[in-house]
Amino acid sequence: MEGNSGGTGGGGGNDVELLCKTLQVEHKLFYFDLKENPRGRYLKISEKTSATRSTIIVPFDGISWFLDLFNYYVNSDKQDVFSKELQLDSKVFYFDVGENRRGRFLKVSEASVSRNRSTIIVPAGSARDEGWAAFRNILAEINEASRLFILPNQQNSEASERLVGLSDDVGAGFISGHSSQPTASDLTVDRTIDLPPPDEIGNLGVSKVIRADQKRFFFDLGSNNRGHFLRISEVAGSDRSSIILPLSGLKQFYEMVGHFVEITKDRIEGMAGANVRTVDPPQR
DNA sequence: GCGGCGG
Repeated sequence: MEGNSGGTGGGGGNDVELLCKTLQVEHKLFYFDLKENPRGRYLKISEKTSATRSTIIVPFDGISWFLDLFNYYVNSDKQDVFSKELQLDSKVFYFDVGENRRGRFLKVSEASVSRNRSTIIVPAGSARDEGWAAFRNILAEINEASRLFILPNQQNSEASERLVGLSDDVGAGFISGHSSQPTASDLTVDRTIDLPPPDEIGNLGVSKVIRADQKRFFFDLGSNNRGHFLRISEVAGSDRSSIILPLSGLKQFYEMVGHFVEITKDRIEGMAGANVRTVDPPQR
């Protein structure tokens, strides 16, 4: 969404969008785009006002840290919030609370060696920091939804079993803020927020199963550093073998299957629905 | 229909 400047190198214009969300806080629009390219995944967060746009790029593993930090700013009393720094890969993100006659705000700025520093400013909102809370909720949704995508080193799992607790054990750490008061342990406490129902989940069609004769075939939507794919696994007993179908080839695959359905129609219709049926994906 | 930031 929100059309990328178009094709110029390094702008991420060709990156695959996994998930997009928008949030309006007061008169600002925030765009959250979970994206992927051959180097990995990242969350692009853009702040757009009528005249300006600025963007920060959060590495995938940093999303849960952002979630923790926003929880910290939402849940702390205003007199005891401190600035925070978050180091991720080669970037440092600075979190600072400010206040002016428009109200309180959280300034999140990204400093990296290569690019200029870029900053987004999130209004706290009028009451109960609801601007920050809404921002936090979006981060939580993205953090949840991103579990639906299979990661590269999850070779032989049924997606819905293993996709829990992925991004909690990131290798990043906090640097204590300017005032160096609270540390990471403060921030990992408040996990018990009431989240809005993650609406995407379950609608993405990941992890479907069909049964044919004695065999089961699992269809799992996945993703690795090469891009998106559909994994079709044949499971019989404890054996599994899979084919990995890049999404770019899915239409051809579909048409090819359709071709064979067409030329074998007589025989298929002869046993229509008898022992080929779709079933619901395994729970949890 | 706001406005912060940093240069």
